[in-house]
Amino acid sequence: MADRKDIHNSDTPVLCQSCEARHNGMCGVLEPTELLALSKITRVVRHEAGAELAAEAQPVDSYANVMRGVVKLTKTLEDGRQQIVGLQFAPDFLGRLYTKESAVTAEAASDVDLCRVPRAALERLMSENPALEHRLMQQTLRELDEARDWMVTLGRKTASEKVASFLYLIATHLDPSHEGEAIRHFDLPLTRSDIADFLGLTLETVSRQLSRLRADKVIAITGNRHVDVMDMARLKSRCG
Amino acid sequence: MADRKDIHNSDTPVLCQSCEARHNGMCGVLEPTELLALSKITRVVRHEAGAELAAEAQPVDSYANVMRGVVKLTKTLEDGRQQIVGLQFAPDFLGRLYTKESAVTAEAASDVDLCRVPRAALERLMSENPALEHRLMQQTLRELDEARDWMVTLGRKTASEKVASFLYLIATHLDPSHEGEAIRHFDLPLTRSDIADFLGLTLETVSRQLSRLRADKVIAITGNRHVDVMDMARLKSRCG
DNA sequence: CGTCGAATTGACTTGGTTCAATCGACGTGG
DNA sequence: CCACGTCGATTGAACCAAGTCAATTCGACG
Repeated sequence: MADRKDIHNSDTPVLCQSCEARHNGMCGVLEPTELLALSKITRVVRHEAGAELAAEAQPVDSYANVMRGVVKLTKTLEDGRQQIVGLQFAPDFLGRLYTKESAVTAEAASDVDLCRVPRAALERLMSENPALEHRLMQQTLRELDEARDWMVTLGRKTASEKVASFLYLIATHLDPSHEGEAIRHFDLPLTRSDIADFLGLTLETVSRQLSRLRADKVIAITGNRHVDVMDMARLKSRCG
Repeated sequence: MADRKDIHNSDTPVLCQSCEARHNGMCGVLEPTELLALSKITRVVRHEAGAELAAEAQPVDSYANVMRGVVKLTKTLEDGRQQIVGLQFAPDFLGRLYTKESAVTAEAASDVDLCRVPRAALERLMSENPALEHRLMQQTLRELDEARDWMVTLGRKTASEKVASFLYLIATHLDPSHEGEAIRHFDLPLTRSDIADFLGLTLETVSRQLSRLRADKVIAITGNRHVDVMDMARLKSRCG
């Protein structure tokens, strides 16, 4: 992890000092006094992989920031067909502002640490502090951009382009610090079945395409989950 | 069009008095004095079907409100494959806030009237008036919800479910006033090829599925563009 | 070493694409 | 007023990418 200038101001709550969201997430816009007030009502919660954090059409009484791990947002048709409609990484904000009912199911894809904020408290803070709403607006717009990018993948790419696009997305999101390097490696935060739900494919097709990428020496796979991308440029060229 | 209470305040600019956006769009949150100031720098522009309003990766120097017609937002892969990633109806706001470059191409799907606002002017107004940003936040969140709904359609529905979902979407968006009625009729704002780009299908498949819906008496089609939905409930049941 | 869930691989089927022919509405010019 | 060209839509037939069903294999863990 790269060095980062931090004032380690005595006003900054201990819990927040090492937090991703403190720097790049929504808390970055808060004044020390606001941060202190906020930190008194937040709670860091650990969830293990598979835990359901919010259910479709169910009320949610808190928002959260992802501090560690990956959260998947899914939607399900009556007959059980499922689609992942978003992935949230640290330090993303989690929750649908201004609506009690979640339109999606949120589930921990890996072990996850969340920093939870009561719904009413955040909304009050937001109404007092336009900069906070502005920051969340920025994230919402980014999520909309990402959703639209993904619609192209879902609607117009072939299975092999979809799998390549997924690997490329994970490689660039999981560890942004190695930006520009040709070789990357990471552990997949999703099972084959989850990847299939993300890509609108079956798990068999995902598996076959991963095998093909491995046979073509674009990636190496060790122990099911660990992926080495041999050449990011070559991976990108397969994204369609 | 249903009756609507309006104060017809003399402070309300003439141009705005009959405008959709004045009531349900972003202008609804403005004070009469702000609206007056804004109306001095807006320009109503008419575009005919097919006109390109903004291009992918090209700078845009104004935002706009859709006053009449339908605008399609598209993304294109290098090899020409295209996907529609959003449709904007009156009184939607048009434009990507805070980023000069549009990430999508905006094109008039039908003849369109836009109310254009210079970029800098709107951003200044927004920074002075948090209620305005709040309102645009609401629309952005709604668009994100819609994009995620559509991801399920693109990723997990069959061709016939996709076409039914599209007709259902258009029927409910084009004329919200007939909400709850079993029979609806409207003119499709898109060609078969556009519909295919929206659904991630080919135009032939769209045509075949429309023919099937007609054969099954779910819809009637007259003159290529006009559609009568015989029973909204039956249409909905085919949406998967 | 055995068990269990996840992943891979193979054989077969199929929904949707591709390529191609035809239709129909509309506008233009002879 | 009708013949012709254009453009969008429809329909048919052949093909193929991805899905389905089923059998192993792999890897983690007790």
